[in-house]
Amino acid sequence: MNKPRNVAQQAVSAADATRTALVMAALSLFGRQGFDGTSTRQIAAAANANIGSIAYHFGSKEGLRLAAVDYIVDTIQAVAAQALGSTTLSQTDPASPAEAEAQIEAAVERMAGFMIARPEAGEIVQFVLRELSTPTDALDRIYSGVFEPVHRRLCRLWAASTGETAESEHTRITVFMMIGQVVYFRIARAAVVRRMGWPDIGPAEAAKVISIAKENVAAVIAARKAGKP
Amino acid sequence: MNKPRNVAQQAVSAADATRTALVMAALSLFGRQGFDGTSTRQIAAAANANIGSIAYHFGSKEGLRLAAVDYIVDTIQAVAAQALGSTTLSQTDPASPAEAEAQIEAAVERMAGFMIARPEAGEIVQFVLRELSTPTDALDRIYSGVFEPVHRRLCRLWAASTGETAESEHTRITVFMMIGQVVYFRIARAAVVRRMGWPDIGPAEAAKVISIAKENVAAVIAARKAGKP
DNA sequence: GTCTATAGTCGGATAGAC
DNA sequence: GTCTATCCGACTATAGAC
Repeated sequence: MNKPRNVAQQAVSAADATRTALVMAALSLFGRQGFDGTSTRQIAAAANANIGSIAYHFGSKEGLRLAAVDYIVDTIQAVAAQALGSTTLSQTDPASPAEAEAQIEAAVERMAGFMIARPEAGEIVQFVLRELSTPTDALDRIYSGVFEPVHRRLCRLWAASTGETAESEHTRITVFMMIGQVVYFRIARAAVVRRMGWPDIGPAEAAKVISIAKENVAAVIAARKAGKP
Repeated sequence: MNKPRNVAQQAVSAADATRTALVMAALSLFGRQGFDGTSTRQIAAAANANIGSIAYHFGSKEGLRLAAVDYIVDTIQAVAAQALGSTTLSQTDPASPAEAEAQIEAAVERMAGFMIARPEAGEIVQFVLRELSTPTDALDRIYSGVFEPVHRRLCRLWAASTGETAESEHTRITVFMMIGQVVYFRIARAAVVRRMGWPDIGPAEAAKVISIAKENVAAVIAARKAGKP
């Protein structure tokens, strides 16, 4: 009953177009209102499709949720691979500490740029947030497809940059914090814009945030280097 | 139709006991499943009350949500005031930069300790997260009652510690990042425990996180001082 | 104040026409 | 493949017994 799952590809037929439209609509609505808070009627209307098409293409509302997860994992993996400076999450270490630090800062810049400034990231982040707070099968795939490889890669870069051990608790916790300080601007966006007096967080505001995030990363790396001479 | 709103106080009658039980049950269930995902039947069952009592005490499910918001705002304000080392969000600046830095680190420690290790914080954070992603009236109150005063206070401490300007964009963004690096451990807890191999984030794990968070804060402050001699 | 019964609404899933 | 009609279950809110 299921069709090929790669919804990111071009729709090559009317059926695929409907499929894709349903997934995109579901992603947006689930992200904004949650799975329970979204009705299949709403999704069908947003996708300009009829209610029956959900059952036809995905079997059930749950099947549609899984299809949305596939799309998210694919998208984040593509962004993450680019943010980490390689198409695959390469395991080769950079040549020098300075180069490693530059790669970390570049990763922070690309990740933050995507997460903070891109509108489509909002839906994805909301979706992932919901999975983190009330995990389903989807979290397994997001974790092993995105969280784990990205974090592991950043830990290696951190180790190469500071001389610490890549898989030590200290390094792993620190890398989470480097991520957290950036992610917060997406999660708490509504509070940030009020406090900053910004109309929104667009490219200009994101650039300011990214610049300071890089300063902080550099400061922590410098301190760690000093502590481990 | 409404009764006194301070649900944190002792229940002095059977009616108040029911009221309080309903609010606590709602808080827990809304936090875990969201407002839409939680039925009044579920809440009544968890509170050992009957469905009609919700209508009686709060008028509607929406009224119960507002009562839960009141409770949350009260709780967070109490925690925040304590975390900042004063019962009111005092506006008096500390005597020396070193003292200011110590106060920031103490604030990070208390906020992280509450947010990461305390079980009841999970529900509250989830609730606030939902408000941030899809704001209702509650966000106004949470923002002006908690976010704004806490952030403003931390900015003043930051300024006293580094010599920067308290209300500069640079300071305000940096303070958000100091908060974000800690909050992330609550938000992404499900991913963190997997990656760290921890069974859960209890007091022992929280202590490790707090220790490193304080290191990072110190590192950034040191760098800012060096940049502004 | 507490509890029950019920009215009215909405959502997911299905069957079947086209 | 698309679309409609319909069933069944679950929900909120209300009225009224006690």
